[in-house]
Amino acid sequence: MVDASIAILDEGGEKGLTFQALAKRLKTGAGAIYWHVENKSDLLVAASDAIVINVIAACSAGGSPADKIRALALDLFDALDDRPWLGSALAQAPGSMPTIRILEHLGREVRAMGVPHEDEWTVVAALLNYVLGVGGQNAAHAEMARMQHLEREAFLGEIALRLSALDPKDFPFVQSIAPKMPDHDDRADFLTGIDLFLDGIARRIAGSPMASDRTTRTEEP
Amino acid sequence: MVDASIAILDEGGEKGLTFQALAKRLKTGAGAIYWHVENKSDLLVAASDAIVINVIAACSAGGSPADKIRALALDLFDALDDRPWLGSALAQAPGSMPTIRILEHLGREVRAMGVPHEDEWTVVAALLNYVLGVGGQNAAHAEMARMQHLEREAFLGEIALRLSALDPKDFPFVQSIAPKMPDHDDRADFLTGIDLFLDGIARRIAGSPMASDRTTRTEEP
DNA sequence: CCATACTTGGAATGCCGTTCCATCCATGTC
DNA sequence: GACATGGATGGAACGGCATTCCAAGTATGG
Repeated sequence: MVDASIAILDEGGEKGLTFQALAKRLKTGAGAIYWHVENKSDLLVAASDAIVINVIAACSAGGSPADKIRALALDLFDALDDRPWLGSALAQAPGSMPTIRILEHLGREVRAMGVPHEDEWTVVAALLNYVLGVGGQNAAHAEMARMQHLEREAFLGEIALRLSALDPKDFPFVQSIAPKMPDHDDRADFLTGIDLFLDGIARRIAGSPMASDRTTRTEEP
Repeated sequence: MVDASIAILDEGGEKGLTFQALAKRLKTGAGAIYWHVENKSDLLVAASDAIVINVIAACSAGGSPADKIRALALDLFDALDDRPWLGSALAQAPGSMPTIRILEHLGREVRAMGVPHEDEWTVVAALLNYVLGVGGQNAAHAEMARMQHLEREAFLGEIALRLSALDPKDFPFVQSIAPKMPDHDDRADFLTGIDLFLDGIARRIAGSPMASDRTTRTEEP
């Protein structure tokens, strides 16, 4: 059943998975599915988990902790890129098993990097948020491109066009980078983001401890 | 009309905004709304844009570029924390005006930091992804808490409980940080993530250029 | 052979985004 | 001051969806 869901999601995107479609593929009724899953959300989580388990299991092993983080992040990126629905599923079900699995594996390596115990959570949470954020954005891009029946390149071209049309008075930066948009490499950009994080972490470990003396406003707005 | 949408979203969350609810509040018919907006997505974008414009306008000014990035990020965090629907709206409409505005203002400061032109896009994209990722996660948490009629603290407590129940064999890291979950500070964690980024950027500017000689697989999977 | 518990299939329900169209109203024209 | 015109309105109707409900089927153990 999870396999069937994944197949439907791969073929029709996240909008393609309906209980009726799944019922038809399984040659059963929509109601029967509710005997095995509680929710549609449950279904998504189960499908996501199946994928995430595979990604983590297949994750190439060796190297330093930082290398392992990079490897896991890239494998995740590739999975999210292959299956845009995964990104939105993970983004919408925080605290579910797939997310926990990722958290665990990132956490182990962060710990192995020698981050002080009191900072582990913050560092791992930041990494996880970044990974999920990119995944979500990727998913949204893919979904939007699908709705307009555009390939990735044409879609980025359209965005670049829209950006160029903005008033240079108000949007100097955006306009200046618009031309670079159509042929940038999402995967490389993603990796650079990870590297920035890892560098930041390394700097903290080498230098002063992480608890920033920077004033952090704590009033509840 | 945008104001009415925002009011409904604030009261009832993202699920609360329906065309019928909006029509009732505006004492009109559902169809009339379609004269002014193309889509429900359009409506969300318009509402998001109104908020984002205010956040950016009210953003406290002074300080170094890095300080300005921190200030904008924190103001955004507070806005996203106040209005969980904003996070999911921004996450689902990439390339729309609110996102572009954020991109622009982050970009200006990144440029002011002295990041080489060829690396600007990557750095800004990473920052944006992080901010949106956190926003999306926050939104998902809030939505999930709302559905279970739980306050934030009780909700985190439940999650901590679930994490503690995991097999320590398989999830040593997650289990070890579970007790810290209920009383961590999302806002401080978010800021630390931003700081990690900024440190990573500073390190690159000070040291070697950003284009990493690290091998980046580029095959399309 | 039957009783019980598990499982199934599909009809019915209620909600939602979206479309459609008859109607209204303000504005500019003669 | 009547009138045509086009922007705006309100609400009914449609199609699709998740979810619920229940009558019917099926296997299992006595």
